[in-house]
Amino acid sequence: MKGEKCDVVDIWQILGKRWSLHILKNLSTNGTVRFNELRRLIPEISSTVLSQRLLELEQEGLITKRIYSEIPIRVEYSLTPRSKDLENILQQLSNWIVKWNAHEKKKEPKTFPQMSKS
Amino acid sequence: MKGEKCDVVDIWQILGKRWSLHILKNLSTNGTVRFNELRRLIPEISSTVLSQRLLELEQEGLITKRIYSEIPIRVEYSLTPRSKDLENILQQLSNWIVKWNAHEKKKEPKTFPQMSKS
DNA sequence: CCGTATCCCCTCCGATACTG
DNA sequence: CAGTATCGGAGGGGATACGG
Repeated sequence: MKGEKCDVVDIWQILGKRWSLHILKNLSTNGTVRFNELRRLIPEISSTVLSQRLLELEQEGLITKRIYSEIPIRVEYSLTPRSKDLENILQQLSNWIVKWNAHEKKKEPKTFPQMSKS
Repeated sequence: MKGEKCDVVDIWQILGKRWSLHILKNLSTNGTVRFNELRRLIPEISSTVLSQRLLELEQEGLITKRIYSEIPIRVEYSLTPRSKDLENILQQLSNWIVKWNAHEKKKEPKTFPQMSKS
């Protein structure tokens, strides 16, 4: 709870980018997934960005890329032990949000403009 | 672990922005902090951005803003119960990073350019 | 099938200057 | 002291088109 430099910030900025969480979530749910399969699971993402996110996540050691040199080529992505460990934390974050959303809703309606997305 | 709409994504995009975490961390450490005090604690942030982040965090119910109409005016920010609850999760995230950093370091040196910041 | 190359928009962020 | 107004640059993200 003190220094730890700022590695948290680094990973945070990657995970904070659009679609990162969606990707992890889908890999979590579906196990091993191919590139275009991911595109179908996340219809709004473009191949450009999907490719970027996958590269970043791979470089952070959060996903594994396996290439099968068949014809046509097949590429599969999956979570690493590291990111499976992360899943717990994300789950807690999710719980935290649900918990405090309920709170808020009761206390004050609050005028959030268009915070909802997707 | 399924739908929950995408509230996680919403808060994620806010927390993923630059300085958000620094601000929460400083409020966590120092309790109640004034605007310019925060600027001193986070020397690289501009007042423009600090102001933005504070507003976003307040709207998300993560910080409390208290205004004292003195002369000169005094404004104090502090964490809410909600964000104190969040602290735990952030701490776990921090632990997770440390844990797996150590792992990586042993297995493969890996050429991370300049991952350290701040 | 699995991406990269380009282009373009748009938001974020920082610097500076200015008000109550 | 605690911000807002404005502007400019940098980088993220999407659409399209193309290549291995």
